[in-house]
Amino acid sequence: MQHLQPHATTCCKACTDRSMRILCDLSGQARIDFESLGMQMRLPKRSIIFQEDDSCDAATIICEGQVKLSCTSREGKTHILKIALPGDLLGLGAAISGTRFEVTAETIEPAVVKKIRRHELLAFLEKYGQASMLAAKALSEEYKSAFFDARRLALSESTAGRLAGVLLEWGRAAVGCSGADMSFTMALTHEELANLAGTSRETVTRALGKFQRDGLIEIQGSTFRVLSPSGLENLSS
Amino acid sequence: MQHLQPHATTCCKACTDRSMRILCDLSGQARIDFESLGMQMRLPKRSIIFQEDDSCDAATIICEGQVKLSCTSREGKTHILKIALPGDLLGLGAAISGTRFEVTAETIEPAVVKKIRRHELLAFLEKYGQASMLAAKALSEEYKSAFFDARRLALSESTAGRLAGVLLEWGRAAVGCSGADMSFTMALTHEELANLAGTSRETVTRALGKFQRDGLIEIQGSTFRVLSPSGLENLSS
DNA sequence: AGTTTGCAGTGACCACGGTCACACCCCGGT
DNA sequence: ACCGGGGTGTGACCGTGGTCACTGCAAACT
Repeated sequence: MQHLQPHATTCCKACTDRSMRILCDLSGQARIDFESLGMQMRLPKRSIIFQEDDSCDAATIICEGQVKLSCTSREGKTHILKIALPGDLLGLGAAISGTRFEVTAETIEPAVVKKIRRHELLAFLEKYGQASMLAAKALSEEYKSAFFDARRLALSESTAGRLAGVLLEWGRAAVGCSGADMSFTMALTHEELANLAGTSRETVTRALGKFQRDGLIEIQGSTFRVLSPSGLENLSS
Repeated sequence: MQHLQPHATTCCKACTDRSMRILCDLSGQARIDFESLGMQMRLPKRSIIFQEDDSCDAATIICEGQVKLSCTSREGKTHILKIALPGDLLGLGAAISGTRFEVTAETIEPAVVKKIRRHELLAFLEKYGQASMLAAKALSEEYKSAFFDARRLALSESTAGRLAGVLLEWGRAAVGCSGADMSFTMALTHEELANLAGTSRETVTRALGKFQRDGLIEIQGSTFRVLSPSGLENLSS
């Protein structure tokens, strides 16, 4: 839960309600209207918000808790794209272009989300031009995150390198929001980390072991701390 | 050049000027205004439209020719995300969110493009709410293409599978626009195909050889034809 | 208590594919 | 005609990392 904010924005710390990151630039009536949209709900761990290939009837904002975005191949192999955090807006692309979801969203801790029905969202965007621009910005963030995902998979030499990249990213995110030390609590199993880094469970175990032995990271229970960012950086190449 | 249209839209064939795919839904004055934007230019093969980490001063529409979108790691390894085709709008995300380009765009054949300065584009989007929505749609396409890229890299068993996925995609694109046979002209070298599929040049050569021997594809000079879509499909898993 | 279930750690094995080393071919230049 | 260079085809080698098969370990249930 204190694992935080990947792409920090200026408003991040200031906003008491983190569900409104996208809104920080909305003004006046638009903001008021937006807040009246949608309905908030509280979800237990492991609940599916939406699924790959479902048709999109609503976008959802994460208010609290982490959400795993993944997709699955016919053979049952699954790939985790990213862990979405409070403030992220899921399914925006599908809602806007009226297509099906490409990914499955599942909570990995108890979470609070706000669902906004597609037609309400569209009507809102229709009404406020500035909001459309913000939506476009949000989409371009979504794009970048997919892009960096692909880039990490494609451009790192070793599998350990990809893992290092993921840890580094999270360490940096932690700095952006909480204390100055790059530590965060890991809500994923080794298996899930493997799916995220495109490798196998065993390799993750071994790599994490090696990272510790090499003094790159420190693990105590489920809290990770990055000791040598530059070391990880080198590996992730 | 007759290699065509990846995500076909209804307007694709009807538009005489393919540079306006994004505009097909624009109406009246907005459309007229848009056409007056930007400036068209003709580029030789191998010219760089923009580069990774350049700050974005303009988005560009491809009117003719294929454009390679790639990114490079510190070690000099390069990954090709996709081959952009006439009708694609490049750098939209960077233009809207005011960030740097994540990729390098380079023509692989003589091309005609239209550059639209960033502030003109923003002013236009500001003025026409509907256009912002279309921009958002275009961005969501961009997102999907990055997503499928990552998905292909992550979820296919073999390297041959990834290559099969790429060929299949292009074969399907060809059907969408030209004749009913899945044939297209390959403008990439094996080396480039390797960078696209995340493998090595030699492996591409061998895989293509095997695909032919297995009757999955047919290669004559630089024209490829997909004979067994289902066969490729199985491999790409 | 005991049992079950899910996650983490570790060794052994071996295949896929990256790398290096060639030979060949086509085309363009001088 | 000669060369040179870029692209392609192919063999041999061997390291990374996926897979399998276990063993611990801790929390959850009965």
